[in-house]
Amino acid sequence: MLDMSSRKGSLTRERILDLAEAAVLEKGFAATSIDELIAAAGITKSGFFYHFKDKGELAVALMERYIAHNDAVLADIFRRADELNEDPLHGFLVAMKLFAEMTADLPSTHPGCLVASFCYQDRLFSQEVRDLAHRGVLTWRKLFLERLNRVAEHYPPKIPVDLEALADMANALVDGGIIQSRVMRDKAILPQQIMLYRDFVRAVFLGA
Amino acid sequence: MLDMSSRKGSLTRERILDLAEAAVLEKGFAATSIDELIAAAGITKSGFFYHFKDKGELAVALMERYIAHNDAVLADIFRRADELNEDPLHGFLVAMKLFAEMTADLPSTHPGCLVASFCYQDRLFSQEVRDLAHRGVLTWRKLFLERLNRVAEHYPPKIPVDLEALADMANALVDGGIIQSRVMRDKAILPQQIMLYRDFVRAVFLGA
DNA sequence: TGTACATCAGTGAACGCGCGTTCACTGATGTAC
DNA sequence: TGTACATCAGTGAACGCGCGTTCACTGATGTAC
Repeated sequence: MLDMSSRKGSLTRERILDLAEAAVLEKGFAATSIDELIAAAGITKSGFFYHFKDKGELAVALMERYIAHNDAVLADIFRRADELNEDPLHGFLVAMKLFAEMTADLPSTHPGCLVASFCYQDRLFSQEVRDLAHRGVLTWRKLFLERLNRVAEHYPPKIPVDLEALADMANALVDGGIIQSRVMRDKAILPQQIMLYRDFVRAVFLGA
Repeated sequence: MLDMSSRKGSLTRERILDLAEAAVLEKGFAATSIDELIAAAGITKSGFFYHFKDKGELAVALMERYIAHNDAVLADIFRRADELNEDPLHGFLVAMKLFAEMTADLPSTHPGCLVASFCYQDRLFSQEVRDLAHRGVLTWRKLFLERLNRVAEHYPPKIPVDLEALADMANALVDGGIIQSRVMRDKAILPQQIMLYRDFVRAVFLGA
């Protein structure tokens, strides 16, 4: 259990982060003003600077929280898939199905990926933030690669592919699918792309 | 031949757009100031406002130019592939190879996709800009879908997939691949992902 | 249990800088007659 | 060929607003003895 009484877990602080994340995904970090956040949160500017020493620290907190949340969601999906399945390939395919369903169940289009958003505003952020994003993507790669390696042990690939690239493909398709969904205003695109990824992984290990 | 003496094709104007595009892809639109652009372009602020009535018009011009350039690049790749090939499937596969090689030959990581950048700063832009991005993505979808439909006529798919989704996958993987390349500081990721897309399309129509 | 002090979670007012925008103006080139 | 006018591609100075940041302060709660 997390210590919710610590400064990092303060309710007001979490509220600011919620509002900031939503605003950043819609307008970008530079265009998200502290004024608008405190107006929405119902505190004063000094209240904001009590929680974050400057705007840069808000960026760090946003990225930290986003990465942690993302990792937890992914771990949960794989855990649930593993409960339903012994076989590594079918476990992987079930996980992708669960993932696609999860994104399809969102009320509107996916709110967006903070890593993608920040990567297009790179120069605004400290090295710390860039390293967090880097580690976040690396975690995804490792998690998928580990699974794919286990699959490959049981199912020798029918299509010769670099498994690390195949691992990266998941993340790339999610980020790309979110962008397509947003630009086309069609929330179905993201889950569709995840299911296509699933089709490809199946073909790699089981053949067409 | 374009009329280079018209206002739209003015050299100074093009120079501003070049500088703005590079800056926007690094820091986002809101954080790209007119001051910095005119300093780099060597003109005064009034000179900028001679070419663009306000900052919003700069956004429109950037997106128009980017979409047109992108369409031209894609058309050129398919044209070159068609010259080398009669068969629609092999023409498509050659085109993807050319595309991957093109991104691999860039001196550093891909500078970025303006559509992706703008989609994460959506609220900053007019409906006109959003519509341009929408039409840009639609053009890619139609271009790929047309090609895939022609392939499917000769090669009945071995893996049952929605061809429109398969068309969208190309764009999604490019956008996602660019993000991965940037965040991981590894320019090899983007061409790798394009080649994986190529592998998938081949498997869909030829089997594993 | 009472008192002293420390920490938490903020308030309120002020500051200066950079931003996008406006306006009156200008020298060089192009066009009409 | 000369003159009048229009357009092109800007200049220079000013303006006001919003932004992130700072600083001195405060009431409520927690802790030590």
